[in-house]
Amino acid sequence: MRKGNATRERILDIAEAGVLAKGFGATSIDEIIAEAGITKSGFFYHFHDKNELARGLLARHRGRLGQLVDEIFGRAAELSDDPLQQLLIGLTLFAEHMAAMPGGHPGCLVATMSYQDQLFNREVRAMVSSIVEDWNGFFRTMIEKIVAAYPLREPVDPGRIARNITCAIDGGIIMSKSLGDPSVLPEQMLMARNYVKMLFQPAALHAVPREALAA
Amino acid sequence: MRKGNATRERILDIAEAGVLAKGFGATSIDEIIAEAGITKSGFFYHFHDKNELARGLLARHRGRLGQLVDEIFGRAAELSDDPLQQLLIGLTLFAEHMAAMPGGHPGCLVATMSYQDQLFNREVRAMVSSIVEDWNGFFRTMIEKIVAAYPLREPVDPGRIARNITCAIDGGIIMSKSLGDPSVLPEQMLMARNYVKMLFQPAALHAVPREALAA
DNA sequence: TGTACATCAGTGAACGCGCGTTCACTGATGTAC
DNA sequence: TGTACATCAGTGAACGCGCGTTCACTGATGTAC
Repeated sequence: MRKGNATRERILDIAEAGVLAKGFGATSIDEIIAEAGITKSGFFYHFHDKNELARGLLARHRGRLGQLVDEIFGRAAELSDDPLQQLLIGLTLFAEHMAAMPGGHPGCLVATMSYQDQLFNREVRAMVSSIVEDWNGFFRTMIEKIVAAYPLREPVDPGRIARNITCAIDGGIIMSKSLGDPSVLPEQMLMARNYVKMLFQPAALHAVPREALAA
Repeated sequence: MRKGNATRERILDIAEAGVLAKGFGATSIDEIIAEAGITKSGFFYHFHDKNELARGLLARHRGRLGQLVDEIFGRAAELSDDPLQQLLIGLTLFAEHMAAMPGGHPGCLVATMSYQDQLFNREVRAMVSSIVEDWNGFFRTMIEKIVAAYPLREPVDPGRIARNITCAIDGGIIMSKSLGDPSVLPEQMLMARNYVKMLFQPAALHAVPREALAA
């Protein structure tokens, strides 16, 4: 890697942490360069304005998360051929991955930024919504494969189910953050998993007795 | 109402719209007073600093939403004595209410603020998380009543189910915002409703044939 | 009914700091011939 | 192998604007006697 690229990455790392902790508007360039040990003009060499920083952040976030998801669902595909099992396994692995992060998942850039969209130009805003659409599309594809193989117990549109998974993740991130409890995110990912399972799996033959909940 | 109180409310209205659109940090006092037709000192007469504005916003938000929820779930209690039906009806009414808002739900203050918590003092941060806990507590109480009356099909903790509903709402708000599609929020509220229904209702006797989905 | 005083709901001017952005310049590294 | 030039990765100083906050003051309304 070029020297400049390493600096650029360091700027992105520092900026990302700031944005996740305080929001984009509250993360100043001064603060970033102080931590990076660089001058302000050095920052503007890499990003010609703050919107370009936002784009850089989102692009990198998308790439990284995409890679993680590929790994996780690739592993799920190794473990089962069945499309329903693949999704269920993938969501469990995903939840475990989040649970294992030290200090909990840091929070989602996209969620943060969609609440500050007036700060950005059109290009950045379009990027935010296209990332959300990517997520929905990813889960939707998986669900359509399941629908082709399984009867649905309730008449629910695959797009809705996909959005439900994405919502559980985003909602879980927010709630983890505002309650200061990192366990909410993985818990809610597993709730989404369980929803999918119930929608597609044959009905249980017996109800779980209430006493079983105490354990 | 006193004259000063009316001004205070106007300040809160304008500030709320700004915060929902751009976040708290990006909503300046200058901008608020320009729209309110007041001087800056007039603003500081009502709120002695910006944190107090945040507290005012959250307090009012909590009160309003509490009233709405009381109305909706009060109506649900009129329509059915059964705790499960009450929750299902309430969630449907809630979703319909959100769907009927012109231009969609404006976004949730709590979600916005939990992403900017570094901007606030301890008091405001505590308020944000206590509001989230109120929501979880509200749904949890309802679900515990249901658990006392119905066998659970899957061994799921009532707290998790309650958080799932809150997450669906928060996640739905974010997704509606970032996709620019207000219909996602009510849709996901109904998904949460459907989840509860599946968890507690006896299994369907027959699966829905795939052709039924085309309609 | 009039007067004195208190409170309410602000005004107007000034403060200093931090912000994003610009500009002319520079030393180190890479490339062509 | 040496020289000329280009590009990379920055530096340093200055810019003007907008921000939250303070302070001394004020006109209108309310209250006590």
